[in-house]
This record gives sequence, C-alpha cells and structure tokens, in this order.
Amino acid sequence: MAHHALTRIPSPVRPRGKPKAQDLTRDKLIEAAGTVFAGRGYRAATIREICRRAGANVAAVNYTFGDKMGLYTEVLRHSMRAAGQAAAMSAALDSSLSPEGTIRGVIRARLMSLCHGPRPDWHIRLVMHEFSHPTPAMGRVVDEGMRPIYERVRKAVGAIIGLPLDHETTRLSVNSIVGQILFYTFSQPVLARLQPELKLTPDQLDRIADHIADFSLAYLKKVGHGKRHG
Amino acid sequence: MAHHALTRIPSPVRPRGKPKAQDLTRDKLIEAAGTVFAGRGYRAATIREICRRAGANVAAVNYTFGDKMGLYTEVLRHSMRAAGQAAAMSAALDSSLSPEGTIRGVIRARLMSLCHGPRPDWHIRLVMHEFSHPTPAMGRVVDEGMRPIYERVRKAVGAIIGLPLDHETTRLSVNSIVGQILFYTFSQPVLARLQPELKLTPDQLDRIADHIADFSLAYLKKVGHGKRHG
DNA sequence: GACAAAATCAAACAGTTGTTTTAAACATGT
DNA sequence: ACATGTTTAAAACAACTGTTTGATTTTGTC
Repeated sequence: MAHHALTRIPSPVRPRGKPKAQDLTRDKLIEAAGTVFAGRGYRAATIREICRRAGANVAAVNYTFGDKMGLYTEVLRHSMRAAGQAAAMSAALDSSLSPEGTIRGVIRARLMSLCHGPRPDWHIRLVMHEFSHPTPAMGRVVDEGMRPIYERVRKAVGAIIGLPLDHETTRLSVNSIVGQILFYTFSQPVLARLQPELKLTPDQLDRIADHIADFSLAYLKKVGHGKRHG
Repeated sequence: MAHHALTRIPSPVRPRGKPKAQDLTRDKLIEAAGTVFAGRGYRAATIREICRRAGANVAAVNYTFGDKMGLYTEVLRHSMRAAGQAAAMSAALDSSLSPEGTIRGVIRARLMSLCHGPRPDWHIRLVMHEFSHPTPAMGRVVDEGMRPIYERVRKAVGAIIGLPLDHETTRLSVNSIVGQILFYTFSQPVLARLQPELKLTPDQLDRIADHIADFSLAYLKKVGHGKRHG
C-alpha cells in the first residue's frame, strides 16, 4: 500500500535548512491544491488538475506528500497558519481596549477578512468543507481557527453583562455574536440569491460590522444595566 | 449521451395516478440516496452504494431518474418538501400573531426541527453540502427552503423597528436573526467541540430559542422606540 | 394463458481516479 | 570527470466511476 513512503518520500514534514529545488514545486503544489480543494472539495479535487495548475507532473504530489490526504493536510495547515496570524494581529488590540471595543474589533476584523485577506475565500471554503464532511483535521480547525476568537469574545461579553464566563447567558450571547459573523462568511451562496443587491465591498462590510456590533450590544448593555440596577 | 432518456425513462417527474410497482424501488432509492448523499456529499456518493442500500440493481438509478443528478435533485426536492411542511405549519401562526410573536415562533420552530424533525440531520447535511459546493439545485434550496422564512421575518422586523422592508437596517437585522439560528443548525461540529456541555435537548433548545428572541428583540425594540420618540 | 409493456438484472463499456513504476535529467560533493 | 543521491517526466496500472446494453423476469390487460 504505502510502503513506498518509507523508500521514496524524503520526509513527511518540510525539511529544515536551506530551501532546495523541491520547495519551489512544493509551494506551487500547495498553492494550486488550495484553490482546487477549496473549489471542488477534497473528493472531487483531482491530483491531475492540481498538478496541471502547479505546472508539475502527476507524480509530484505522491512524491512530495506521500498521498492525496497528505497534501490536503498540509494545505489545511497552511490555511490555519494564515488565519492564526490574522487572529494574532487582532489580539494585539485586545489588552488595551474596552470590552465593547474588543467586540467591535473582533467583528470588524473577522468580516474584513472576507475581502482583505490573502486568497480571500480559500480558508472559508476549506473550513466549510470540513463542516459538512469532517476529516480528522477538524479538531485543529476548531482549536486553532475558532477557539481563540470565541474565548476573547466570551471574556468581553462577560464583562459587559456582568455574569460569570460559564453562565449560560454568557455562552449563548457569544454564540449569537459568532453566529451573526459566520452567517456572512458561510452563507454567501444564500445571500447572493436572497439579497442580490448586497455586495460585500469593504465599506459595505464596514456597515455590516457596525450593525452586528450595535445589534449585539443593545442586548448586552441592557442585561448589564439590569444587573447593575437590580 | 442522454438520448436514452427519451426512450426509457417513463417520466422525469413522478407519474400521477395509482402507485405502480416501480414506485416502491423509487422510494427506496430516494431514501437510501438521502442517507448516502447526506453522509458523503454528491460527488463522493456512489450509485453502487445507494443501490446496494436500497436493494436495487445498479441500473435502477439511471432507469428511474435518468442520471445521478436527477436522483440528487429528487432527493433534494423531497427534503425541501419536508422542510416546507414545517414552515407551513408555523405559517398558520403567522397571520394571527403579533410581529414579536411571529419572530419568537419562527425561531422556536426552526430550532425545534433540530430534534423533532423526521430524519433529523438529513436535510441539514444536504444543505450544508450545497453551501460548500453548490450544484445547479442550489437555487431551489434557497427559494423553497429559506426565502419564505426570510420574508416572514423581514415583515415582522420591519413592523417592530418601523422602517421600510427594503431599508438596510431591516435587512441586516433579519440577517442577524437568521444567522443566530443557522449557527445552531450548521455549526454543530464546532459547537460540539467548543461547548461540549451544550446538549441540544428539547428543553435546552427551548432556552436557546428564548435567548435568540430576547437577544434580537432588545435591538429591534430599542430602534423601534427611537423611531417613535424621535 | 397470451401478449405487450414495464421493470429488473448481470455484464460490460468508456472514462477517470490515485498511485506506481521505470527511466531520464539534475544537482552535488570529491 | 565520475559517482551519488535527489528531483522530474512519461507511461502504465489497477481500481472505481457513471452509464449503457441486451437478455430476463415481472406486471397489467385482453
């Protein structure tokens, strides 16, 4: 079956050290594979199309990554790393901002990645594919891509409504906020048909971010004031 | 290519009249195909597995539905009809309820279908697959499955906040509500990992529905009162 | 029961898939 | 230059795909 992996593949992980010639086709393969996997899904994506786009031979994938799943795993790792960097960027804002500012910042950063990010819809489509047909890589998607944002929002929400972090109202409120964001990232096919006039341009996304923040803060502040006065 | 469709397929749609012998295998095929399509996605699902589960011959699909996409379309239509009945049920409440009651009713009905519906996760998984890898059947999914709910919520929201139905705030508010609902239907893989303690039992869903309604109405009422007083 | 239409079946077809092989081109250190 | 290990290239492989065929059984009607 995969015995050739022991004899041919140089290493399952990218070898440290000076970039060799292979790294070029390796990166080209990951780049092309990202496009194809995101566009067609894991199963429907063909090694031949990936290699054609990468300008490589059909055998390149199996030589470099062992098999198709090895390539997919590597693509997902790359995508996660890019998303993690975006999250880290917005994390810099975290400590110095008020809870409300944190919430507004997270919402904005998350929505803006829809048009400003590198390879705008790669990550989203890959994750969507993981949602509908989870692979063993699902755990990493959640832990690296979603949990940091989730926890940061949870702290801010708890601070505003004045309830413990593990209170049910706190958790459900975070879900409400995240759900609103995810709607615009995951439901674009629906949105495009339900509201054809809604274009996700940068300044439109800006208004959407403001709306989500206003929409959410109306409840959070109301509950917070209720706690304070009662 | 598909010339056989003119010579062999009795009819592209189910023939009216007394149920013939074929209808039995036809229903068995749809039932089995629903499971397989939902579990593996359109592309990865194989006709052979569907027919094996249905206890039918490999040629049965092409004979009855023309081709694989014909079967998929029919499965989606069935799934949509079931969802449409649930929507129709809640539509009975529509005319007699206040806008707030309508919103609460839609949210509750939608969430409750997560545990009460027949074949609970078929429809969801099929639609999720359509989201990540749209097929030509996507249009129907939106038009029959989502637009009715969307429009009903839009009318109710417009009534509460006192803005035209096509005002941007109205549309974005509907998106916020729908997004919260969809979060619980589409993000279960994430939820199961982010909040393992959150079980979607009927009474838990009941509280979630109340929360989403409270969360949303806080903003809607605030805007509505603002309009009224200013 | 006879007979035509409809439905089912096993077998095969043509095409595509991931993967492997074999050999040639390339780099690299001596 | 040679030898050595690494990277690419073209072709082939075996398995699987949706689909079709033609024979065979079942069904409905006289």
